[in-house]
Amino acid sequence: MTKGRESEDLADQLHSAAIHLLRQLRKEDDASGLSAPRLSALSVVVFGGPLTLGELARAEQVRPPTMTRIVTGLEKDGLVKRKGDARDRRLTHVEATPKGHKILAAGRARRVEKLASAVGQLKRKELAELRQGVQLVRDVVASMRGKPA
Amino acid sequence: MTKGRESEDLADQLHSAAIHLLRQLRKEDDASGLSAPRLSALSVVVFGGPLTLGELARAEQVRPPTMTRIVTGLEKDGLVKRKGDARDRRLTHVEATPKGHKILAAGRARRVEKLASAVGQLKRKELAELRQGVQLVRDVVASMRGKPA
DNA sequence: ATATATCGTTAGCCATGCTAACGACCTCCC
DNA sequence: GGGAGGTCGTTAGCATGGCTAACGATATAT
Repeated sequence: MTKGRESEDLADQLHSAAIHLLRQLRKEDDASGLSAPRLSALSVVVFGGPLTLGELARAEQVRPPTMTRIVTGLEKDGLVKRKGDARDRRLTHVEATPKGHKILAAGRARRVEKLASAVGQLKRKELAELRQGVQLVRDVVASMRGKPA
Repeated sequence: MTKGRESEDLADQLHSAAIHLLRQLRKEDDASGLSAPRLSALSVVVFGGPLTLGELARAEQVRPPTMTRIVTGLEKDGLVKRKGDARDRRLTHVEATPKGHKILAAGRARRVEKLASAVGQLKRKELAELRQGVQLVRDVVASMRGKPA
């Protein structure tokens, strides 16, 4: 098999595997009671610290009006809080509440637990091989980023 | 490092790698002019052959009314066709048109081209390791499917 | 023949994505 | 000081996609 042909084949399988993996894991996220966009935004706020609404929109690759609504929803659920900026009063900072931290931690626990329990069934040798594979995927993704289509 | 701890760690990295991989690839799909749900449904129809609307809904993990609308959209674009069933007239079969096949093939080409070119930069040895890793991911996903949360 | 089950559609709800337009605010420059 | 123009977040309005409930047509079982 030529290297090019092999790469195509592998690319296809990698793509498919990623889709199916995330499809399974998304089911866990449903248990949080939060939609995917809200969960993702909350995650950024929790791990990235307080951000302005615009920064959050860029991080989530979404337009400001969309983020306004997502944040409004999260705020209504008591998971984040808006805070004004004293120096530049156009800005709105978004920070997670304790409840937001808790919800996110629980969701991550569910997700990782399910995946980790499946991963944990592998033999030690396979675990090492998988780790190597994941590292390669990360390299591949990094090499794709920022490139023209 | 204990095996359990290692599994959790690896699960987290695998999850993250999958998310970032798909985020990059989705940009290619935008070029098809089709939304993600339509593209995905079309893919199932093209590769899975003619299906009834209900089968398609189940394959896409979506309710029938949702699939009705997706198929209606695809049909309006001339990518699929509805066909009645002579024996059971409640059924609606959905099949891809030649145009549907073409569009999908072009999209897959764009996506695979980008991913394959990144994958193709790996050394032969790494390619084999990645292939092994992908297989392990498939096993892991398979072992998760159908399990309680 | 009648009751029951299945299939796809319609109607109507909510969330999420967008662009356009706006008010409030900051900054720069005269 | 006072505009002119830029930036930030919001509002308004549109399209798509997810759902449940309800329905008509058809098939199947009793």
